[in-house]
Amino acid sequence: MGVTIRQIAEAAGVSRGTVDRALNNRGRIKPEVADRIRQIAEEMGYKPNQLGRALSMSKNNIKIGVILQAAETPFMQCVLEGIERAKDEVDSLGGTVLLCKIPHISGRDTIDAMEHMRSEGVSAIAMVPIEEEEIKAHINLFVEEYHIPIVTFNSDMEDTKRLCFVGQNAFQCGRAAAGLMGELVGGCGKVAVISGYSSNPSLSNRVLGFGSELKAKYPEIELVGPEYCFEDNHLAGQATEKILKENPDLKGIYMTSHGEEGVCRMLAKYGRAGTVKMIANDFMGKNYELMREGSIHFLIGQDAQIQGYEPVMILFRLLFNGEQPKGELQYTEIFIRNEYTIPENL
Amino acid sequence: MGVTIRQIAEAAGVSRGTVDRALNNRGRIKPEVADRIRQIAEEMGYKPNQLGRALSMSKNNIKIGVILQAAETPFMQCVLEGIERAKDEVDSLGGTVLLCKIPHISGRDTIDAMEHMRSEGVSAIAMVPIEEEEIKAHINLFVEEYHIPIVTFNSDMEDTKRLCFVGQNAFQCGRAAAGLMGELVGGCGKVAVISGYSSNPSLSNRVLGFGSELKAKYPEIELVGPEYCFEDNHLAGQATEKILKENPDLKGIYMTSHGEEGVCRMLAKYGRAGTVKMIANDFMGKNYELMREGSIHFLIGQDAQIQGYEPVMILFRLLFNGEQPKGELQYTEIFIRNEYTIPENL
DNA sequence: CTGAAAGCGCTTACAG
DNA sequence: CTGAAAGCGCTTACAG
Repeated sequence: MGVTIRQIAEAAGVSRGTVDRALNNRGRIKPEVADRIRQIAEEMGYKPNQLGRALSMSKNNIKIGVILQAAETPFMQCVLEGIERAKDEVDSLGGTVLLCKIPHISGRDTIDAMEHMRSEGVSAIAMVPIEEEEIKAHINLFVEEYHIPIVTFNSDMEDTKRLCFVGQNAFQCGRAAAGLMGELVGGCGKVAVISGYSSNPSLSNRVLGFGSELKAKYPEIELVGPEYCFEDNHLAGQATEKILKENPDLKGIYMTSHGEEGVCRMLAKYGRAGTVKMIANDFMGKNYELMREGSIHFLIGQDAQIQGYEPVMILFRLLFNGEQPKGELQYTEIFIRNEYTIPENL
Repeated sequence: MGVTIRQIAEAAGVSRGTVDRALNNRGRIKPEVADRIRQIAEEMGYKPNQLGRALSMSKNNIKIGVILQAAETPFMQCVLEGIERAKDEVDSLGGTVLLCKIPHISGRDTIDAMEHMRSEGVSAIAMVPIEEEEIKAHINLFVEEYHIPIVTFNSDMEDTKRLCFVGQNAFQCGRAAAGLMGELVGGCGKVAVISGYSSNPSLSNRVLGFGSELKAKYPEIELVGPEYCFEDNHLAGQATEKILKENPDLKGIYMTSHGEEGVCRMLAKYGRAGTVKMIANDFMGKNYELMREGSIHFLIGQDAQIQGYEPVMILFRLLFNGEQPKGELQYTEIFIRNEYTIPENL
């Protein structure tokens, strides 16, 4: 079972409170005594029991706020599952998670949510930021003035005082797609990129990573596009048709974003589904289905749940144990899946 | 914070002990009272606090045994890390993990370890089994006579009373490799398989999965081999040389097992490294290095840590909460990595 | 069948 | 600077 604080107290001939003060550097203790106790604890191989600690501290009630943007999208639903998992864990450890889902993307609502959470007395916030100066200023205000640490997830906000970021390295994601595409098409020919919004930094970084790596590693591949489809199947189909007409010898398409169905339908219409090699992002919607039927060759994605789970737990560990996050940029793993590695529960 | 057992007791006008008996079906309680309490708990939205529960139960000291085979191999070292992580978690929840590392593969030692664990009073065992009748009988003996549940990991032992298995679906792993290889070589030409031991069921299943899927999906690919290299670099090199001489037009090699370095060295010697497409297994040894330099195109593998972590936690959850495992076969996810998706901490 | 009490390992006011 | 005591939410003998 392990050494307890009581055993150390007995061995040192002091009270348990004194051992606690020594081991947790709470001050109000004679330094020599503290040293002696620490040494005894060390010798006895003391490891604090997290259970006792947590139960005792559950009086304090660590409260963590979470702000989610575009909460209705399928991707965010997966992120939400991760948040719920973290919430359960935090609950069972005596804390509380306060969740605020913003249905679309709104700077105004985001700031309102932050203020609401502050008035509710949260000790930390995990949030999806928005590229606006006002949000940026508000994050810094919270961190510096109110001492409420903030973790960003999904999108980062680099030049702020946020504690860390959890999400995908979009540029690297694009490079991984390039590595796959290069091999799929045998290192030469025409390859197109279809993206969602030119204004979205994550998507742009995927496009950039894809293009730059293709150029570096497969110089004989000719890049077509990017075309933008605004994550709409119909527009994605139109873009595909345009590309096919202008490039009848097209060998591959990389989609950074949604609209896959529209693309696949159009490829099928032209009798090119399966022969035009296709790589898409994220494990949701009909993507697995399209991969099973052979229209999509590879899917690249991340564990969306982790993106919800980790930010909350990073903050909880910080508040509960004083444990600092491992690094400022916590990139989620980039998964590559083909039709044989589709998880079974889907 | 949530409703406590004390609040329910007050609301119901009974003692906390009575509430406990009602909510946990411990008997020795008038059924009507129990029903009423359960209803009140339901209405108040009671969710038991795991912390209080765990701390209180830590008197009982749940003890879980783990038996590891071939503990010195790199793969098992990773599995071991997962076991250590589970051990820490179990420790901090008031339990104990008793670990026994068997350096090589020995049925005798395995049975000794099982008996040792029983004499130490473990309540459950996670183990790597060995294909021997005596082991099989012993597993059934433990489960049925001693009521010590057993989870197998790494290798399964299907026709026993073991609770469940955690590990890779080797056949599917081979199929995933076939899907990759088929695309890498453009769907035609000669592809070789080099395996480790013909006697190892996991490796054989990879070979089978690879071969059958290639045949089904890429009928124009001609399969060469399998050759066996006994996980030895020198022998793997020799096998490669033989294959290259007999098949100068070889387009790809799938390695089910170790010896990658030997293969890559031989390919380099013949000036074929990078052009002969290579797929290997497991994220260890020099594999990432070989992938970075372009000799290996894809690596297929699993989260070895999960293979150590999950079996222990499955048993802990069973003993602590009565939580049953989700299924009898818990296949670990099959990861595909290329040079762009190598985790950063390596 | 039910209650009162002690205990799990830790933290935290409160006295001194 | 130090100790004695109460408390976190739950379980578990022990009485009755």
